[in-house]
Amino acid sequence: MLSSIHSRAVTIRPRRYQKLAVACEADEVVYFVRAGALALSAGLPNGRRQILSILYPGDVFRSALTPSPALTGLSAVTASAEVWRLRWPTFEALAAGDSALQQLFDSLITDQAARLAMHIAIIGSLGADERVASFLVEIALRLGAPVAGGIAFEIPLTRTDIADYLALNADTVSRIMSRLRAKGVLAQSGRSLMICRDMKALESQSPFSAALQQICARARRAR
Amino acid sequence: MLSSIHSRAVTIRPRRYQKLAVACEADEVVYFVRAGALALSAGLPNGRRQILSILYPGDVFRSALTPSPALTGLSAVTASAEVWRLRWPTFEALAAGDSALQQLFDSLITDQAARLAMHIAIIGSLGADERVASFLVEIALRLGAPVAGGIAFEIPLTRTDIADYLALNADTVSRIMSRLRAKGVLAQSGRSLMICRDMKALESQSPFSAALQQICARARRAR
DNA sequence: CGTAGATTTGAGTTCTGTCAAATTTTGTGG
DNA sequence: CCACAAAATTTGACAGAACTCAAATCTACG
Repeated sequence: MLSSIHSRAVTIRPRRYQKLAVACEADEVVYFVRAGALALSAGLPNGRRQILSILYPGDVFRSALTPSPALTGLSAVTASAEVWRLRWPTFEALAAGDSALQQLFDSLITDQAARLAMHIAIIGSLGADERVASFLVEIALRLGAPVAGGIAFEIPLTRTDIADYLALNADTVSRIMSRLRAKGVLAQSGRSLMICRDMKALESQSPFSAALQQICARARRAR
Repeated sequence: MLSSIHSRAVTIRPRRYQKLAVACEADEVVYFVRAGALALSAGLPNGRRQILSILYPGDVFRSALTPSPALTGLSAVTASAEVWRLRWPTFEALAAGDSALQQLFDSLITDQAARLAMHIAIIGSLGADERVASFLVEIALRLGAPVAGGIAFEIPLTRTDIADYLALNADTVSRIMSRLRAKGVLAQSGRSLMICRDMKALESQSPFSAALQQICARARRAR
């Protein structure tokens, strides 16, 4: 199924912060994330930025589901990434003849809407420590791999990006992660490689860890 | 087109805070809001609540596009409301034979995703005054009617609901609205009826007023 | 007309943002 | 492989915005 998409798609390898077009000659477009991570972000006149959602490998992006391009932009947040791009009509034609693809796409889009809703709940109702914990739980679920002393994962965002995602400030994010390190919950090697030594403790700090697990499990089932 | 929906739908008139089922015997459901307003909200273990989105007359709600029912709930926020409910399979069959309906539904769902994204941007990147201003601009656009001294609209939410929507605190919302009243931007009669005497001033306080207008215009065109 | 509930307002506190400086990482060129 | 420069992160001190709590006031509704 993926190979049929690949054969009709344009493969793009954007570098960090490179923008991806959300339209192609008036046609809506669809992106399939293969490696790295993308962020859909809203820019403000005053220079502030809010990341609306982060797309990991396996996720899709459909440009119709965002506010005007004047407000929002899609870009890579990892040093490098790989995405496949199709025009919407091309994808639609492909999906029309492939009900499994259709179903996969629906379920991916649905999951994404659920994650958007989750994101609002996290930003709106949690304090800074809880937000960071929720973010780490999500990353661990999406990108984590069990290793000797816990679960290892690479955070594909800079502290500033994490802050923009969580509606916090980079300094605050750094402070909270230092605290987690001091408590022995997190171990860090280099800037982005983390090992969570105590997943239970991390989860207990996120009021939404159960919901995050549920969303993630549903997504895994679909793939 | 609406009458064909109406004839297949169950009409419900929920009272304030009455919950609406997001599933009907394992079937997904679709709601069409006809009067009043609904809120999709997430509840937290600690009793806090976050309203994810507000649905006004003309909006639709599809239960697949939310996280687990354990986390979120749909309920009326006005004293009374009217909604039409259909099971997803029923609606799907109806839409299959009516491309205009299909198109309308798509565009309503799309608008809603855009509004969710907008909501994240508002909550995440704006200060309290800007959030309230944005909310009032949105309400004025959706529900406002021009009258002698400005634009009149009825706020269909309590202060607490507004606070839960904007990720603020009811006291703070009240304080900000008092300030707007003192500045002569807003006039109030009773608890919920407002007249905005200076729309320009209000818009200038919301960095997203242009984007809100765009979303609203697009929605109006679709209807 | 009275009451229950919602809103308003003030005072004090807490959390997070801001700014600046020190430190660590990363990436590049020799 | 090492040194160096640029960039990201960390940390501390301080300021300010928004929250909490409590009391007063107002509305809606029976």
